[in-house]
Amino acid sequence: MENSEIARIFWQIAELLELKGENPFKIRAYQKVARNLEGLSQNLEEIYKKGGLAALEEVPGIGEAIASHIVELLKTGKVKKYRELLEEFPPSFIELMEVPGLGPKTALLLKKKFKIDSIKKLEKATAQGLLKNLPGFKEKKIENIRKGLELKKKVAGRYLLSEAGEFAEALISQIKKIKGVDKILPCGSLRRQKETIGDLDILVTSNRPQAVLDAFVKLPQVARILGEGPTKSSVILKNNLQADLRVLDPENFGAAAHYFTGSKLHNIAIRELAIKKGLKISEYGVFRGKKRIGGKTEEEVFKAVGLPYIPPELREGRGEIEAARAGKLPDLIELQDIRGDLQMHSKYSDGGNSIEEMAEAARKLGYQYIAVTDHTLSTRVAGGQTEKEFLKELEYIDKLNDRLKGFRVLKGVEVDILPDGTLDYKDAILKECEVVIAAVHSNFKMPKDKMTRRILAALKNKYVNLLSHPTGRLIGKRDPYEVDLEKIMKAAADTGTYLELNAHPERLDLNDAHCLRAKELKIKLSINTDAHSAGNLSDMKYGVATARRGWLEKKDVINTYPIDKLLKFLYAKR
DNA sequence: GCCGTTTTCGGCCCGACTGTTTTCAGTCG
Repeated sequence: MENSEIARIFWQIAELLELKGENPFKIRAYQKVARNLEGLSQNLEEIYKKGGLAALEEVPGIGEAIASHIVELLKTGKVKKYRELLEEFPPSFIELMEVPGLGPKTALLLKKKFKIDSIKKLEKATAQGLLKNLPGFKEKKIENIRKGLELKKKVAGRYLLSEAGEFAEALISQIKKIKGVDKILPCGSLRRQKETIGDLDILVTSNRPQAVLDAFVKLPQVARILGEGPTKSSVILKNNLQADLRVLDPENFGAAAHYFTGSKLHNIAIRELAIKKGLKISEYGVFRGKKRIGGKTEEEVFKAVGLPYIPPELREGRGEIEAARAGKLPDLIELQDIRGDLQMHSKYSDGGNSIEEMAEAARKLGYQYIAVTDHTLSTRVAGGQTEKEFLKELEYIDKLNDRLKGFRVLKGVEVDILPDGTLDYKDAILKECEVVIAAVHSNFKMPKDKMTRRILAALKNKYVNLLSHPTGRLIGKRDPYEVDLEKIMKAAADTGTYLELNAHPERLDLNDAHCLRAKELKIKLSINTDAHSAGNLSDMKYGVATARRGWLEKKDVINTYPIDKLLKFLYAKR
């Protein structure tokens, strides 16, 4: 069972407990563990298999009660406590709380007075004007519920990091033009570079906050104003993305940036540390009693609680605070560390540019090498070549390299792993390549053990030095295929095969938690764009962002190595 | 329900905005 499935159950338990009016700290305990699980690098089921109950209780946020729920779930597929809660409140009722602005108190009231236990019934009741009979319900409140219902239908979940980044850039360029704007910084999950973004959180410092906020809500991109105050406004943009603008005094920049960047889990942990030191941290600074003792920079905030600066990508409450305290923060990889790109396609298969054009574009990015890795026969829809056609491509690359000075095009291939685990090209062909990337491109819906065996077989081939997009997911479009990734990773470690972090913004595969696990298992990765045109080579930044979220350092990523060292690593398996 | 560089019991981050209220509850991040 995946951690995310277990996390979802705990999220739901938390919501149900909220409806019951349970102790808020108990509710938070469930929320906290759910969040923790989403970022956990190891699979809980594995942890339990290996170390039993005791090992489960080692996981942060898991105590006696939650551990027993997990064991029950793993053994029987059910959790009694969860089922009992669900009997009281059906799933359709929980959905009510997904309506923006509608929380547990309101939901409960609606159920009590009008037996409303689904969004459909709520829509009907609003249309019939029933709600005005409720105590504390006047025109505006009813109007807000109506708008919330509309909004829920419209807002289609989360945007890809790449999309949200572009929206943010456009919005920021507008905000910059507003008079009185001092500093401006996109915060929230965008600054933490999460793979998907739910809303834009933008921080501005200014001495004239009201003027800035007034101008902000009048920007042409704004479709609707959700809330307006003297320090903060929330709007829905025309692209249906929510944007929150917070405007604070310039001297609060650091504290505000820290607060607004999150994550929530990280912020809570930092603020708890502050309390232990007799301090208080908020977006307005660091305080000892009423005296403000810092907050102009983020460094000051961390320093106040005795920590070095923690990069935003690490602020997920995944042990970064403990690591910081122990002086063991990773020295995160940076985009400039990348020296080449080991997966891309040319006109020889389904790419849009010639090999020479790809090389030229890569050189402009400051790279020293690329590997061209066109498709093999089975992916005929993607221009996959026969072995004979492929050998001609290799000949061409040799000739091209004679011409290129100070740059190297590596001979590569993205070879299909067929359903039975064999590869699409013979070893005699693979042997001619410097980079052999194995990948699954078909029969995604195999049973887990079969898919695992299929990939394991490919890893055993001594010419395969890289496994591409190991889970096959497309964010928001296709779930990862069923595979025992832990086994795959261990086999990668044993056989000396490297794993890919595919930098395509829709893939980001391996993901951040997988990267962390790979690092624990001492497996090296390669961050590749899988570019199908020269322009796609710039997707590398999304791969590096994910690697940073996965705590990876320069030395963990083979395409940061100079060419000689890289080749040694690539040939180590043969 | 979790957790411990004060604690195995008594804590648990901090503040903004809205709507309906005359001081606050609900929701959100």
